[in-house]
Amino acid sequence: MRSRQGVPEGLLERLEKVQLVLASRAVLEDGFEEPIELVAGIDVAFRGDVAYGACVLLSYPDLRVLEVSISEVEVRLPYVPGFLAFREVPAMLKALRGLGQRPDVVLVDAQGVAHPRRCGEATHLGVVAGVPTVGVAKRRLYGRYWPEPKWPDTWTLLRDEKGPLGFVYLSKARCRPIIISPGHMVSFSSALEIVRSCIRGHKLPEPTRLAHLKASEAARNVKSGGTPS
DNA sequence: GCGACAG
DNA sequence: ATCTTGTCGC
Repeated sequence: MRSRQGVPEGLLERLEKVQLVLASRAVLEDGFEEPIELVAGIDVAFRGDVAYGACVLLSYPDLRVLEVSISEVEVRLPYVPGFLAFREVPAMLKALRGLGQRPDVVLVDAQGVAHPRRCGEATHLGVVAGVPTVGVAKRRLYGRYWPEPKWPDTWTLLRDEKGPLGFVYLSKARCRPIIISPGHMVSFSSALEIVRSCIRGHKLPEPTRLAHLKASEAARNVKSGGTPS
């Protein structure tokens, strides 16, 4: 029996319960080392059924690349909206463990608490790894907001009937806004300020932007099938 | 039944 | 996410 994209019947219901437990353990107050000196960006790319995680460590606030850690893991579940973490977190944990130093905060290419059960991938990773995280997504998954931020470096609060979820932030002119939300051990205001201070002329903050490039590069340069030049 | 739907 | 070339603009 299959409920969605080859996911065994009943599994999603069990995973929802796991998310509720993780969400209950998430801390939405600043718990990171201050001043912040090390920031990391993390993302995952795919090639068939293999996930390539990339974690880039940078100095803060100057944002110099200090380390790059790449991981390779077999994918277990397909992508199902609302359950992305169960598909990507294994690769992220492995890449994070590959760093020689512990980042003070990690920017994740996904949602933090801006999730139906307040447990987006950034929150999930933060609680499981016990590390401060912030979610930085290119698109909205959950929540409503108004109005649409129109000027660069302006934002609108993202929320639902229960309360605040994050911010819809316009990081660059002529671009779609990005969705910023606390993951774990980071307050709403700090999540916004940390991401704002990591913007360097691009739509995405440097940590996440570089992690995306490194993950894609890793997935593309596989010895058995990488395109030679 | 018709959208919405992180990566 | 991934499949993919060129092209317009700063």
